Amino acid sequence: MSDSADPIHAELIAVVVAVTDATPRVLTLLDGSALPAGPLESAHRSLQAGLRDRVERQTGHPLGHVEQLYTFADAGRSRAGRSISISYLALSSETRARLGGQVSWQDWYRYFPWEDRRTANDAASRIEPGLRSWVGTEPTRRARIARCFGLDGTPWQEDLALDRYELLYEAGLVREAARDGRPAHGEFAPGATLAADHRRILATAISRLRARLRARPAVFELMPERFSLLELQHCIESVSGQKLHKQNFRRLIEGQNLLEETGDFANGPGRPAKLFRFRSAIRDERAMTGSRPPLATP
Amino acid sequence: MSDSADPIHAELIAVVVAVTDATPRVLTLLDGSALPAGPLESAHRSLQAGLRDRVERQTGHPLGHVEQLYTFADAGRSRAGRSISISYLALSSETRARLGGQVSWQDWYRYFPWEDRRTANDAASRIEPGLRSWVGTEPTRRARIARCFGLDGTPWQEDLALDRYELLYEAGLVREAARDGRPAHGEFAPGATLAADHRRILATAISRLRARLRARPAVFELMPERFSLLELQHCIESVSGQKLHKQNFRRLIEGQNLLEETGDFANGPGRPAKLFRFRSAIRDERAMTGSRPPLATP
DNA sequence: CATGATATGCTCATTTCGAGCATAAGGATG
DNA sequence: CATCCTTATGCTCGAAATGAGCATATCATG
Repeated sequence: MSDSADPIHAELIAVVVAVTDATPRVLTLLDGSALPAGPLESAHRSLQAGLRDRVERQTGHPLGHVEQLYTFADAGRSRAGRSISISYLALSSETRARLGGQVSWQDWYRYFPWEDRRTANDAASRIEPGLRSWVGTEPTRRARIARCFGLDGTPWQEDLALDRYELLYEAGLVREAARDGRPAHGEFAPGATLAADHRRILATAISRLRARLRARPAVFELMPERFSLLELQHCIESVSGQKLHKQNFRRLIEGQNLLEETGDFANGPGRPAKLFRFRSAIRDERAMTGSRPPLATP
Repeated sequence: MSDSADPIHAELIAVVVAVTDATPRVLTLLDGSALPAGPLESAHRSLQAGLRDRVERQTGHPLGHVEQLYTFADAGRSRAGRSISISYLALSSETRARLGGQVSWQDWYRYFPWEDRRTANDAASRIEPGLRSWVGTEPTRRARIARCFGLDGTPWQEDLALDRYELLYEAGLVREAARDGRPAHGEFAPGATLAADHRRILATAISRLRARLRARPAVFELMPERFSLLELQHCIESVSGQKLHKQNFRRLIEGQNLLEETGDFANGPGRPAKLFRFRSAIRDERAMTGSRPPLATP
């Protein structure tokens, strides 16, 4: 409509995810303390193109499927005017290239220990005292905690990862909150931090991915070309942070008609497993979504 | 990370939705041909604050709940460098203020006639020939159409509004496609257009809202303080574009424990209906989400 | 007071979901 | 080769959720 906007800077931030050894990993810089990020340059054809270029130059890792997460502005942090950050989620099937110096893949549960509920885990119990102290007598806080952490009969919902992080932030139970000047309420929650608000962005990515998995376990971007059902199950379990019932998972997959047999089998200990691939129609389907055609340039 | 980004402009675009008379309406400018939009200015504390300010000045309508939709860049349309558009969805309970000159509320189905399936409607059948012509012999196109429009046994999914619009765009069946230089494949689909890509943004808003409704019919932002179950049902039907079974809807609502009785009744023709309100815990819950706390400004 | 309209309660068949039992088929080991 | 361990795969069964419809309650109105 109008063209009189004040000039600003735009920054692109990427959450690049891959699953290996039943562990979801995220691509990081500086030995696991920041996400790949960089400014949008005028040479870039589109936001996505800019992101791809940036990440590849910074990490040497080429991106596959990319989708947008969230855009936020910091309120004039630098004297040069405000800057806008646009965050993206990229799914990638494995480490395809040699990584540079301080570039590395990090288990994402390193930053969110309480999100991994595949095995018994004391992260949740270590958070509880702090939460209790923050609740005080506020009933609305109590209800919110119950929803986020699955207490008082509420079931645990894996896709509330972002809500949980934001609650911990508000409660002053993560280091970022203290850094931003919020009062603390006890011992910090376990888990490593990331630069700026990158940990929040990672939480957004986890939530998004988990919500998508809940609807449809079509994460072929994270899987190799051919795989057994158990491998697919382990991948999904690792992302959603929860164990699944093997037979029911199988039934679910069959019902969705996502896969087709390759005819080959995987050998290992035990009976050989049929190898599957995603049906091509499913791959095409997603290829459309997520990458919106840019506006024409008249 | 870096501060060396090229300067750009940022534009904020709002989809403001309200439901009155069982019709979802969207706030427009220029007699229904554009969405409220305006540049982000340095005076604005945050993106949301900027949006609120903009929309209120442009339309006189104050915004309630606001959430982000999508961010996109046009590839250097204006000589002054590129600009980024950040779109938002705002839910509002009714027209609370006098609107300015060409500002008006428009039935959103005016722009998407094929999305309203509450009553028999020839919009879908008028689109079909064009789609058929575009399909040609491509099997992947056929599958995509089936998914989007619920053909070949696939059920209609109301929250695919954006996918349907994008498909029509690619098929050259909406005027925006022709404007952008894409080849046509027959008669245009019925429905009014909007400026630039505002119609795509509106489709994004519809999809988002419908997806949310599917999970949880908690749209108190769209409802008056007190309402009957049938009124709530009509609101949800109008947004999702589909009729619901009255008794089952009632059962669903009870199961969710979203509402509480006010003790009052609505009189009209027929047996008086209990009036409900949303439980305050539910309102609080959403108040948290959607508006992320801004980064601290050190 | 009959009628039309809406509200609300209840039933019933179908489907989906969660959990577990049972069998199949490989390798390793004696 | 027989046994055992391991993983794959098929099937069952009850609980819960869903879709569709019948029946009754309670108002306004002619």
